[in-house]
Amino acid sequence: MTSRQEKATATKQRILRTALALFSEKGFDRVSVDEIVRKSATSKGAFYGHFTTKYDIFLEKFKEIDQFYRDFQDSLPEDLPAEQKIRKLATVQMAYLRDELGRDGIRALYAYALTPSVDNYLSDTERPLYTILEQMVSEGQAHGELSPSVSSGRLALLLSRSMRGTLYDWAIFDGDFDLTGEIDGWLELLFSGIRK
Amino acid sequence: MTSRQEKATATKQRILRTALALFSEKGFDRVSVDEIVRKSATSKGAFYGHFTTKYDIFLEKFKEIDQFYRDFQDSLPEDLPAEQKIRKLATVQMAYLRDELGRDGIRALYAYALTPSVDNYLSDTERPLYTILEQMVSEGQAHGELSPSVSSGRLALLLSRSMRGTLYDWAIFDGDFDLTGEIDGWLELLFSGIRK
DNA sequence: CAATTCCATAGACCGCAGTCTATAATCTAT
DNA sequence: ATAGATTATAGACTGCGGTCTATGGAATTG
Repeated sequence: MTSRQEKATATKQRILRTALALFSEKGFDRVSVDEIVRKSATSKGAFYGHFTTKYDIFLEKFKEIDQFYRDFQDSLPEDLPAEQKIRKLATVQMAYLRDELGRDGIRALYAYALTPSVDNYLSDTERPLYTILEQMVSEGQAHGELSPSVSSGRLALLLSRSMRGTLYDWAIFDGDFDLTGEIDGWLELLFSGIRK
Repeated sequence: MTSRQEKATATKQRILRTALALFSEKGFDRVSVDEIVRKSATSKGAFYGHFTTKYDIFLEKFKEIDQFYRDFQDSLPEDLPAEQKIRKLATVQMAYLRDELGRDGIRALYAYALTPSVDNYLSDTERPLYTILEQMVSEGQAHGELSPSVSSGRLALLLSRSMRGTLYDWAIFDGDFDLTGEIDGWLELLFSGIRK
């Protein structure tokens, strides 16, 4: 690595760290790029040389979640029924997002995903979340625990949609909203069905 | 009404009509307030005197949907099973939103609802959508068609969350996405449950 | 080592949503 | 009718995310 590259990555790290510190201190949309640039003693040019948007920085953090999913999968007992695996994944995920990103973070992320012509992370079906979910579902189907009426891929997608829906509601509803309780109650219904 | 008030409402109508025309022509976020103001021969002052935000204008249109829900309810045969009423409501709603607001419109609306400290329309549980859904659910429960394990209010909320989740996904996933098909397939699963 | 190319960074600049202030037209009170 | 209060509107202005251009110092080439 040449000295120029070294300086560049140092700059990038300084911006990243400053930005994440400010985000967690004041909340994503109460921090401006100008402030990040000022506090990290860099410039707009440097900022946008290293990151494509302000949200991009935020995604760096969000992507840690992928590692979290993988760790979670490894820690899970093999022989658990699929339903319990899925429900556990969902509640643990919600707790993680609540504590790591917070309502503001989720708001920012979900708003950014709605920006037209941005290939957003949420809809990337290559994410570990999808593959892990799909694996759990197809195991469950193979063992006769889960309905085989829809494909595992589709069911995984619908489960992830449930999570997005719940997180979205958490973001837009003020007041009390117990994220882990909501997703668990929700999955309970989805597993048993609401028809009597 | 004094002549001053008459002029004011005329201005408001001019802005509203101009804005809605531009939105449907170019899409919500390709129209600036400056352009609306220019094309309607008014001013920023007039605009923000009559509307609190650019999205506010958009809500005017969205609120027509309330009337749509009421009309729909009136047109529905009394004796239909609750499940069918709910599924019909969901598919008809999706078709309406798809055709009247479009992906761009939904994107704008859902992004706006995420703005902090805005009491957004989506989370207003007084909306006709909620009351109609709740009515259908409690009818279904009374007739022994639907599970009584959760209250009608809560089940109505969860059904509306399903709709939001589906609409959100429609907004963020590019490419083909059959909104009415998605919601119906989804409700099918929710009614019967995914456990085997 | 000199000449040339390259590229990370600085910061002026743009278009946007939304705010603030001044003003002119209308309304009210006497 | 006139003085004074009110208010709808015009448009300059702010703060924001993001773009564009210029530049100085490091890399490359001979």
